[in-house]
Amino acid sequence: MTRWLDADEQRTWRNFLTATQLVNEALDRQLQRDAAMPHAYYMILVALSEAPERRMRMSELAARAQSSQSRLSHAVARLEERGWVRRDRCPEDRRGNIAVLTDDGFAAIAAAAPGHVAEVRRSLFDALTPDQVRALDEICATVRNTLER
Amino acid sequence: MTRWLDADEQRTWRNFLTATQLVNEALDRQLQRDAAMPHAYYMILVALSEAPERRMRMSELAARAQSSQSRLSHAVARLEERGWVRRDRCPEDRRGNIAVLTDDGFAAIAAAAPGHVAEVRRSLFDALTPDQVRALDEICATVRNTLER
DNA sequence: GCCAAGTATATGAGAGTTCAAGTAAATTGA
DNA sequence: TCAATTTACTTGAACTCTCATATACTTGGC
Repeated sequence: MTRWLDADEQRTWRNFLTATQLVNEALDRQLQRDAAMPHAYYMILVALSEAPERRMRMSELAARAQSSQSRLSHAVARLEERGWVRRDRCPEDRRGNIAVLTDDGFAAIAAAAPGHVAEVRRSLFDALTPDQVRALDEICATVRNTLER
Repeated sequence: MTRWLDADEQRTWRNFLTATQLVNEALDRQLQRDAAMPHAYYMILVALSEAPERRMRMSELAARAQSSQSRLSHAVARLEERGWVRRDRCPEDRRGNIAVLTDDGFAAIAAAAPGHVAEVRRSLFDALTPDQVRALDEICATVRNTLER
């Protein structure tokens, strides 16, 4: 009953796996080397830096940074140890926690951002034509729509 | 001096990160749930199952399964504990090890494959048009060419 | 007002990954 | 021929992630 992948699909699938893994590895290596953080932490810091007053509820932060709640909890605990994030109790819902980006934390992403963007360009955008970038955007948006939530 | 991402590039980049992460999470969840193995192990077993006599040098296996050598060593150690893989010493180069897929190991991927393929279709191919699949293939091939080796 | 059910988050254990270092064998080249 | 280098692989420690469970608070009926 299984509809196996035909030769074209196999090739596409393996190209997809390899390419996305290469991009992710390149990102992680660059960030780890130059900024001593994994990409997941970078995404958390970026999400916080874009929030009003650089503060956000944990659950919303998890959604924006594409992290599970548990992963976020652990990550924020580590970021707190580094002094990059602080946790405030939420006044209107006392179960809640609010993650706040500290000045040191802001300095950390500000320092990391240029190298990261350069790596994003190097590993993805530079090789593609404008048409390919547009196509990729639509493909990814489609995949998001089918898998999200 | 940094060339920041413009709004379109930002959107594409975030769609890319989200979409690829969603696909990877879906794969991992399905395999973990139905076959009790992470995707990385699945790729190792598939690579072995396609090799002549289902055996391959560790370093070649690492390349085919897109794994670092260290990761492969650890993974094969675990797969050996499950009785899915065996390690033979390599006669013509005594530094070398040859990973061999056991019958149990072959049975394990044979059992896992249909569910995995279904998930691959569900999370990637089903949502895309044939043109999009072709475009994705080329994009990924291009990325591989720029990042590989 | 009270209790059951739901929500927000944390925590701990187990498993996989990475990085650096270690071992052993092959190759180079003087 | 033998020391120096390189190659193949393993190992251990540190770290991150996942999954299941625990804790604390809130909310919706009755």
